[in-house]
Amino acid sequence: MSFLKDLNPAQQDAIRAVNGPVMIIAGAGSGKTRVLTYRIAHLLASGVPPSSVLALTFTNKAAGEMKTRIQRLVGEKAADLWMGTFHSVFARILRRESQLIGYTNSYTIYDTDDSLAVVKTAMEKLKLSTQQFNPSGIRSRISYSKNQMLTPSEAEARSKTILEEHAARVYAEYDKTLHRCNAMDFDDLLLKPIELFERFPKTLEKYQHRFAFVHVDEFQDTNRAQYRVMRLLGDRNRNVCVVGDDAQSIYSFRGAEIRNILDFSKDYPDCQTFRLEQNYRSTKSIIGVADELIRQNTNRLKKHLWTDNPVGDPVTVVQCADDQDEALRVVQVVQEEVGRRKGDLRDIAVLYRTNAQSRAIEDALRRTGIPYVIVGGIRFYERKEIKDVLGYLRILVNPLDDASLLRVINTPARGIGDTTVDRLRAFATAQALSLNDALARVGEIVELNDRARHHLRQFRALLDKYRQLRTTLSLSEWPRALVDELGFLTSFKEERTSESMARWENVQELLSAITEFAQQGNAATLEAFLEEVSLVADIDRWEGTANAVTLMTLHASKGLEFPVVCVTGLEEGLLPFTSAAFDDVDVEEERRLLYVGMTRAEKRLYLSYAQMRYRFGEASYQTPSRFLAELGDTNVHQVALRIPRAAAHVPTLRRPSPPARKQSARPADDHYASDQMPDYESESQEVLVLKKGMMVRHEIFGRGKVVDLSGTGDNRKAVVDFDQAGLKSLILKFAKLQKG
DNA sequence: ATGCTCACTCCACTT
DNA sequence: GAGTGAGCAT
Repeated sequence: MSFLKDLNPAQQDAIRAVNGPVMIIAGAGSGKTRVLTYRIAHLLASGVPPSSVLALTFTNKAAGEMKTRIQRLVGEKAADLWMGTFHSVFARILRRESQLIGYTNSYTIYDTDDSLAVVKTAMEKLKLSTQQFNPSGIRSRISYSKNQMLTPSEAEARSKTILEEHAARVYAEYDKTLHRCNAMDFDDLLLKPIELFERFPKTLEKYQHRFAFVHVDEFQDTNRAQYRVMRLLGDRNRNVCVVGDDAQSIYSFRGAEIRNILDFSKDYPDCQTFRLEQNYRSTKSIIGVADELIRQNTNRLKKHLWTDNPVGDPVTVVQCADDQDEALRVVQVVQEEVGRRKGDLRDIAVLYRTNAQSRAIEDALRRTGIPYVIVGGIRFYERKEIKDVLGYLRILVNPLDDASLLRVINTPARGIGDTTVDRLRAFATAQALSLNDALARVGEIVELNDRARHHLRQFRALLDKYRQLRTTLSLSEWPRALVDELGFLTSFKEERTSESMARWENVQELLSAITEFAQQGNAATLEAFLEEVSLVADIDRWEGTANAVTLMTLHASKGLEFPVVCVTGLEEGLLPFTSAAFDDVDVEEERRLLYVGMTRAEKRLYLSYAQMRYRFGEASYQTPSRFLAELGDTNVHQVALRIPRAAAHVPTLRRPSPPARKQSARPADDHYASDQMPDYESESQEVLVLKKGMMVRHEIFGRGKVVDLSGTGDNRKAVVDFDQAGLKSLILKFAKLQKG
């Protein structure tokens, strides 16, 4: 076949093995996507109908790109391939089959926020204090149980602590509520297909027959439920092909288990295994240093990544005084790349462990006028104004969706307050009605006063009106009419703040997105639109075409590549992240995460760490990451601190008492530069009792008057009106104020 | 019923 | 340092 010539022998072998179970262990940059696309193209070229090929990818974007590439190889018929994330493919299947397991095909998909609201209601019902038990902690425990495919009673039986026991009880209540609301959470999109297939063998057979060839990309990041549903689908034809790299497994917090890789060869003993070890992406330096790092992991499959690419520039490790200094160094790298090396802004990615770290970098880029795009953070469809509009669309489509009804019942404010809502809910519960049905019987709720009853009737009339209008207006007209009637746009416009204008634009963008979606033809229903928006990740919306620097988390960078990569914040507590720092298993995952980030780089790789950074709005002194010591010396270039700025930056600060975690207990860490930290005075701390109106003296700002005091302990702050410097907010722990 | 201030908590990563 | 829930004034 003609396209085989583009591939190396190992890749060709992986493509030719069409029948039977196949596992491809593909190192970073080894042409994994290429193999998968060519393999599917090969299948189609040899006469397999596209509709019998299923490919489950990690992001919708990856699916879209792969489809485009296959189209280029074999033409239009590739459009009929089933490709997408586990979640979106199974949401689509459920859209057709959900009646069998007690949901209508208009079921709603609840995101994390929605499900948190359900958890809180369930806790209220069970009389569990949300003060005592953190609802989002309970929520993640429920999600964990679901990922382990445990029912509420199984979870309860296994619970070891009071907290787990309560979580299991909430789980039971939570599941009942979701079912009553005709709603599924993200985990259900994997669990319900399993239930469907196990309870209805005929349906399972139908899909097994249909999907003669099953592919799973990023297999190292699948969880047990995904593995189970993959096996259900694949067990008839056994043409299951999984592609993954254990060294890039970074989603265990979402239930992913590397165990799946091991189990695959156990469950399919006849499986053929292929290894792709030649890297085509990066320089020898980058591969060498990344390999040094990942070799520190004990829990890994044997694999040797190598490359024919040139050695290239050494990996640069940059020491920074603080997060702002680090941001400036990033700016400097960007300027060098664009100036001296004639690079493009779109060639550069800045990666970090937590979204909060983007702030300092964004500020520095904005100040220097460098365009950037940021992936992640608050997603478009999670913005309040968007969720409000979507809330209306959802309750209109799925009348059982109590959570959406509660979201919009008084948005915009229409005189239906908490008390009224509570009475409505109590009535609905007593009569075993959905809130939507309870609304039709407000006359029977005796506790309501006339005004509240009137407002509820008006709200119901509004819903009725739009349910009616839906039959006459088109998919793009109808939401527009609704948004107009609600007055969202005019109210945002009248506010005239930059924030409200942004909201106005967002709502407009949502309406445009619906219009665009509507043009896809008759499969474009509102249900399908709502499903799509529930399942798009921010990375799916990122195009990579704008001429701008890209900022994103290390997690979001998986599967991408850039000529120049800066990984920032290589500090203990940040990378590895705090909770992971003392658990070996977790540290190995953090190490893989850094490995993923490093192997995104094609030409140049910068790693930076700061000695001090603001966390929680407070200065925090950082120790360099243990990973820096694991990189070896070959092909690593250390750039030391720019002393003058650092020294000017911090002299009035006193080194705070060491944090409770025992970072210094690990002497190996100290070998980087903690002795280069500026010297802080360690004079004894005399407590000056401040009162409003008191005159004080500050080393730099001079004389001033205390105008406000807030906070306690280390957080104690004072607002001081200085004679020269004006108003300043000071953290007393650091500001050495004297009586003035 | 609503809108404000204030104190408190949280800060991973994501479908 | 930001988002949220509680408590209070309008």
